Amino acid sequence: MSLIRKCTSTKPSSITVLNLLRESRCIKHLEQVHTHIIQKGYEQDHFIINQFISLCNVFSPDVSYATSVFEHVIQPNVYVWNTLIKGYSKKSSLVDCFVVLKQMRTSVNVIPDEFTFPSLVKSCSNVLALKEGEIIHGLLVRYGLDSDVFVGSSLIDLYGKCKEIEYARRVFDEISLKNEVIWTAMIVGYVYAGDLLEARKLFDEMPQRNVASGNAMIRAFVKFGDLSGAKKLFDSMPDKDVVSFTTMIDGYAKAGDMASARFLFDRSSNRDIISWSALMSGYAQNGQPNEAVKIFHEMLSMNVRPDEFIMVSLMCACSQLGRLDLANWVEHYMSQNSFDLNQVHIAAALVDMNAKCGNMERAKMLFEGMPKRDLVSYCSMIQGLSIHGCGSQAVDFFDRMLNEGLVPDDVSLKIILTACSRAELVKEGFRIFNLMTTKYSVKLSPDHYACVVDLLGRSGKLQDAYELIKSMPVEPHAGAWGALLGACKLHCDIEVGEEISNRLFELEPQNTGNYVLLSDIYAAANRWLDVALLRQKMSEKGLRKIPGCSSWYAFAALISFAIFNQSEHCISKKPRPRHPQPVKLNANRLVTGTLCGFDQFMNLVIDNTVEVNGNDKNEIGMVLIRGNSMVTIEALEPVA
DNA sequence: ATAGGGTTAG
Repeated sequence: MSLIRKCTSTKPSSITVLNLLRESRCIKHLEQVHTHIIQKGYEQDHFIINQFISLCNVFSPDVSYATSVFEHVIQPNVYVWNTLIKGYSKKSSLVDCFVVLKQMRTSVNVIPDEFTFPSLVKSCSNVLALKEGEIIHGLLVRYGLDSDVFVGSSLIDLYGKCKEIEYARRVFDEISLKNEVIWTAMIVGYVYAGDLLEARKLFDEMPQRNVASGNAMIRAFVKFGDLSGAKKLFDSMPDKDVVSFTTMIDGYAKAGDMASARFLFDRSSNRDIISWSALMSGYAQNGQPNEAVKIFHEMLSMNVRPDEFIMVSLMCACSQLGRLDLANWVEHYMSQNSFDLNQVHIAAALVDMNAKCGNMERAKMLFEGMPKRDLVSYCSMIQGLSIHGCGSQAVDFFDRMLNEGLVPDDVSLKIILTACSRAELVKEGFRIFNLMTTKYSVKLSPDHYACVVDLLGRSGKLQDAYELIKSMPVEPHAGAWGALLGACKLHCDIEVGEEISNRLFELEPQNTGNYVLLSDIYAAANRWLDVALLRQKMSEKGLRKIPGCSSWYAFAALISFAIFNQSEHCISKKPRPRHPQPVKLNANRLVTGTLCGFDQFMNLVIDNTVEVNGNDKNEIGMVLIRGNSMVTIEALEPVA
């Protein structure tokens, strides 16, 4: 820490101060050098002050320190001004930047030069401030600086990001001596404008390419879904850097091709945090949460420090796994490693993770503590409440969301309809459905209709559901019919059930689940002949009933729950009576409705009062894991 | 004499 003592063996001079500055690695060091500068009277030395402010821009979180030092300079030269402005561009608001620029322009003996503006234009482009950018462009023309390559590339970038491709092109054409950066910025501009052809044309016309231009073009191919074009270019590039690899990995991940993403990741010689992040988010977003967690551990074992992107991906994976133990560990890890839990993305992911892993109390607390609640966080809460059987609370949150002025989208509608249907809140479901179609004009998809069919079906309004499905303005998919068939099973309606089954057998002939549902309906009505006929039909088509194919941890949870309670019964071993009894309780709804406690629930299962079928086990398992953190699943091997 | 700037990745 004691920087001064280390370097003061030589005679104090400006060289010494510069050496001290060169050795500085943090604010603390700068403060020490600062006292030195004051003591030795270098406060008016432009060269030294410029270096000093430059380092403030690196180490200081805001512009306050740089500004206070700057204000002691009586006649700052253009270098010092430029460096100060760079700091403001990086760490302050656009308004403040303009204030400083104005001060610079009105001070005597200083004229802004080509170094003054690029960083300012960049901070405009960061926030898509087109108007402010145009003001600066005007100044650039007035000062005669608009044909400078540095100025030009920043302007092209700004106009490109703001989708003003014509302006960008005009700047591009005006620059007589174009370098690779100018070309690359223009290519990226066309990509923003959605014009892959023009981007490609420019790339082919470029007299000289470098890694960045190649990377930009890979990115363009990826963005327009041309993975093979991207790979071809990638393979042809003579110099590939981390960005090249990462862009390609990210491209594969976004296209859902995790095998190729992983292959490239393993082959890439130098990886950085973004390569890891691309891979992890790929696994998390393509429904492979276990792989994402594995990657995280691999990363830690290689001493790579995770950043907030990595943590968000990890939380996303955790949400899918519903593992409260992991969720708690992640939260603890983040607070131990001084992550800012109030950062929007982290806060949103935390709410989602806690909600989906069963800690609704924590989720609520985090949710209320958020500085701003957006659609996504509301959806996390609503979905969490829905999963845990708090349907009416979910509806309350939805209404609160609307009252806050947030405009619901198709995803939020799907979530709230599912919540209503689970909790049999038919009236509420329809109120929201109608509101969405009239007031908010949400675009309805077959999924939404499937939700409403499910809503009607579960509450016993089979005919209404049937009518709706027949009058849908969009083509109903198998999910909608399936929901209705499920409702037929629930309410033992043979007539409608048969009709729908036949439709489903045509729509998805390979789905044995539909046969099983119809078979269950016949069985419940003691129509064993029909059951037999159906079985025959299945085997004729070469279909076999696949017994409960839940994921292993659902089973593991059930078993470990039994072990935990020192119960000798293990429901997976307990035979259910072959002879059908009237359906008493539906396990899935019992659990999602949390009509009883877990102990009670297990007793009901063991007494066979509750029917547990293959699909239910999965959800029951999840709920058990969430409901009782003492049930650990890691101790168990996967159940085949 | 010196010093300050732009493009590509999650």
